[in-house]
Amino acid sequence: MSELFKAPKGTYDVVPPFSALWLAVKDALSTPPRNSGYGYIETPIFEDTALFVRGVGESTDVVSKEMYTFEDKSGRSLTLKPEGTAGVLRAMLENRMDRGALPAKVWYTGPHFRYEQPQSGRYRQHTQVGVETIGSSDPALDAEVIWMAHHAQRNILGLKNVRILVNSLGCHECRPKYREILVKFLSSCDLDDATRAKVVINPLRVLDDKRENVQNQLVDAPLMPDHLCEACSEHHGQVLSYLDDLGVGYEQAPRLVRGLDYYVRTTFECVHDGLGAQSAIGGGGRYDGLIETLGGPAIGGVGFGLGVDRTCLAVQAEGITLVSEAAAQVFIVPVDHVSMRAVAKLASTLRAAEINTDIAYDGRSMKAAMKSADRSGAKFAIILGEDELAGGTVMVKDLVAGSQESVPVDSLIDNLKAHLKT
RNA sequence: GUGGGUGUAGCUCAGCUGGUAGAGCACCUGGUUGUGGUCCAGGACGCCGCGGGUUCAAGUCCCGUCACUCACCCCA
Repeated sequence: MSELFKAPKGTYDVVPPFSALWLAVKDALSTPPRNSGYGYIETPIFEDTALFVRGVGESTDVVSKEMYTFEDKSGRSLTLKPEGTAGVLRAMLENRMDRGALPAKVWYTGPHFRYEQPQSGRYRQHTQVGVETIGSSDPALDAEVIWMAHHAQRNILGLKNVRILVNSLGCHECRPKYREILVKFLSSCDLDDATRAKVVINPLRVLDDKRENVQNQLVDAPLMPDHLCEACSEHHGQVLSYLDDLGVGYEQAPRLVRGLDYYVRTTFECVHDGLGAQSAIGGGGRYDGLIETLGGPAIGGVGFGLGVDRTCLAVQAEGITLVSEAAAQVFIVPVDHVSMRAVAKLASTLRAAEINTDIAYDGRSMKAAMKSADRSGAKFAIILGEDELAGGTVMVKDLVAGSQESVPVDSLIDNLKAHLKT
């Protein structure tokens, strides 16, 4: 016997019963966009490497050290998508969605890939539900995006320990000026080499360093919200008041910075307090300017990415059980091997009638088959043997009550549907 | 990429100071005629992560390696 294969490092399989939670979470996270005028979009799992280099930004860790890049047989450089926005915007532009009714709003779900050191809640392949919108700089849209995340997590999934952190990163006008002030401040701090390098590449990111000795030095650091230009300040204020109107509880987080370079103005992150270090279960923001960078018109956009994997962990951490359908509603038990053929046929009939039906296989004893029926979670067992075949009936047993009755095959579907409704 | 922890049956774990493996749960089969959930009795399942070393002898000690895990970093 040869050795078993394992899933590649940092990846895992979504298998029952966990997969039921997985599907429920994906469904919950995509419900608000589906109810808010967002169309579904699906883009390739890989793109030209240059798209991410230009879109996400060369200075980001994501691009500089975490991409799965490879050459195909013709020598093209391709990359497994490390994040969702660049690919979706590329598709929206390529399909001329920027020329139609604006804003154009889409939602998507799928896997993303980053070469990282695996950790709880951090994988090399992870799945997101995301939205992207292009063609509006209305602060109401920023708020709508944040509300959707909030509503899915808080109200649909019932998560309690989620906080929404909001910040404004300024624009191409005011951020460079602030950046200079910040660099000046940081250069007076005592930092290690890696952090010094970060000061040069992206000083803003030093602000959300978690280490205590770093944070202690940053107590008096200048913060972006205090240096916003008038337009940004106005925009930010409006976003916050929309959020108030929508009943979205949020915390202002002046040190919140995200690792993707394209964010401008509104930035937010949804953090869950029961997950350890990898606590961000979602995040997003505005990316005015990115569309131009990708060759499109000078229009703005906002979006989010919500982590399916981490949201599942959050749901589990809070001990929430999402209602999920039992694997089977009805389980058919053959009394002997002769009746197995009738069982298989009856199962197909019930399944075609949208009744979730399972059966016992391998000619096992009736006792074993009943045990399987019990474990399947089905409400009813149908017993089918010689007597029933002769009489054109089946025995329907209520597995909860323990009672059973003989039902004519002709009225079986109606009978089951009536009982399953309650 | 940098540090710490762990690695024994499908799962959760026990195995003291070295003497060639155990429990609970789960699984399968029975407890005579066509009936589950409880109970009882049996059964199957382990190259003790992998490789090397020390030793008469290693799951148990040492080294390496891989995987998992936690934290930094990064982010979903």
